[in-house]
Amino acid sequence: MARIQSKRNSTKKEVIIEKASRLFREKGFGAASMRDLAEHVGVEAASLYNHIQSKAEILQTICFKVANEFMTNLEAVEASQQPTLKKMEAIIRLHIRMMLDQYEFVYIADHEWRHLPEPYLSNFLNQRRNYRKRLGDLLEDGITKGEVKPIDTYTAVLVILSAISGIDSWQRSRKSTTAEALETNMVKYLIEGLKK
Amino acid sequence: MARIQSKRNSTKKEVIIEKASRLFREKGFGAASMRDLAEHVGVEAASLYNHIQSKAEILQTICFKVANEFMTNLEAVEASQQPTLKKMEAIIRLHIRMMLDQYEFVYIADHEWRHLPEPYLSNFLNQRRNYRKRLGDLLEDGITKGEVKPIDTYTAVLVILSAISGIDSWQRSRKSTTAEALETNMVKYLIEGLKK
DNA sequence: ATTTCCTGCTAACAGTCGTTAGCATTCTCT
DNA sequence: AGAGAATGCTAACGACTGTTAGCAGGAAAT
Repeated sequence: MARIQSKRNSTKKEVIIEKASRLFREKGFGAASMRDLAEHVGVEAASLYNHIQSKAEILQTICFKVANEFMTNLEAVEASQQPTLKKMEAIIRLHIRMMLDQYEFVYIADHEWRHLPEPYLSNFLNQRRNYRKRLGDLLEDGITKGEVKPIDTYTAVLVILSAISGIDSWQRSRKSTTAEALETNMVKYLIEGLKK
Repeated sequence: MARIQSKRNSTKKEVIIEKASRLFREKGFGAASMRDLAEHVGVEAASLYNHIQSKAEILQTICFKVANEFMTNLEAVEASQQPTLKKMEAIIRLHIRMMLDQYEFVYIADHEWRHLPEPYLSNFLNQRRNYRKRLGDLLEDGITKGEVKPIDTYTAVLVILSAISGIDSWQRSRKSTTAEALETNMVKYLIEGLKK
C-alpha cells in the first residue's frame, strides 16, 4: 500500500502538517476537511489518524512552532549587545524572512489561531501578548536611552507587526517587486519612523 | 409569532446581516452556521431564508458594502484639491475610523473574502487591486510633485493598509490606549515615513 | 370581514464533518 | 523465516451542514 514519507528528511507527521498548512491557509481551518487533506497527502482520511491525534492537533503544532520560533529569536536579540534600533531591525528582518519562506506556517499562526481549542487558545494568546509587551519594553528602553524617537510604543509595535503580516497579500500576487526589494523597502519605512 | 425587526431604522435583512457580521468575525465564515446565526437573531434557521437568499449572499453584501464605501471615499479624495500628504492623511484617517466603528464589517471584508463564491471573488479582488493601485498612483504623483519622500510606493501602500488592519488586535483587547490616541499615534507614524 | 401577503414554524433532504473499529498489508528486526 | 510493529484500507457512527417544502398565523389592504 502506497506509504507516505516521500522525502527522507521528514517524518510522515511532518508531511501531513506541511500539506495541512497549505490547505488551512487556502481554505481556512474550518473549511478544510480531513478528506481534503488526505487526498493531498495521497491517502485515505482514516489513515491520517495513525500519525496525528486530531485535526486540532495539527493547528496546535503549527501555531506553537511559530510562536516558539519568534520567542526564541526575541530572547536572543534581547540578550545581545547592540543599539536598540539594530535590535529592532533584526527582529523586523526575522519577521519578514519568516513571512517569506515559512509563509504558510506564519500565516496560520497569524490568522487561524482562533480555532485553537482551550486551553491552547488562552496559552497562545498569552504568549502573543507577552511577546508584544516585550517588544514594547525594548522600544521603551531605547527611548529612555535616547536612541529612539519618543513615540507611543504600543502603536509602534502594532504598526510594525501588522505591516509585516501584510506581506501575505504580496505573497498571493507575485508581482514586479522582488522579495529582497520588499524586505529592504519595508525595513526602511518601519525603521525610519523610529529614528530621532 | 415573534417577528424580527426590533429597531425601527433597519429592515430585517439588515438585522440579520449585522448579527451575521459579528458571528462571522468570531467564528469565521466557514465555522459559523445558519442555526447559530438564527439563534442570535431569535428565530429558526429556515426563517432566515424569507429575508436572504443564501449564506454566501450575506458575505457578498458585507464585502461589497465595505469595498464601495472605501472606493467612494477614495474618489472624493482624488477629486479634492489639497497636497498629497493631506490626501493620504484623509484616507488613512477614514480607514482607521472605519476600523473603529464599523469593525465587524471591515474585518470580514479584510479576512473572510476568500469564501466569496465566483464570480464575486474575482470581482472583489479586482476592486481591491484597483484600489491599491490608485493609492500607489496618488503617492507616485506626490513624489513627482516633490511633496512626498521618494519611496517605493507599493511597499508604502502595503505597510499603511496592513498597519491599519492590525487595529483588529487592539479592538479585541481594549486596553489603556484610547481610540483617539491610537488614531493620532498611528497617523503620526505612518505619515512621518512619507514626509521629506 | 375577507383576501392577500409576509413571515414564522416543523420536518426533512442529501451531503459532509471528524473520528473510530476492525481488518489487511507491509516494513523492521531477530 | 517468523514475530511484532507500523501503517494502510473499508465501513460506519452520530452529529451537523445549507437549504427546501409545506403549512399556519398575524398584518395590511380591500
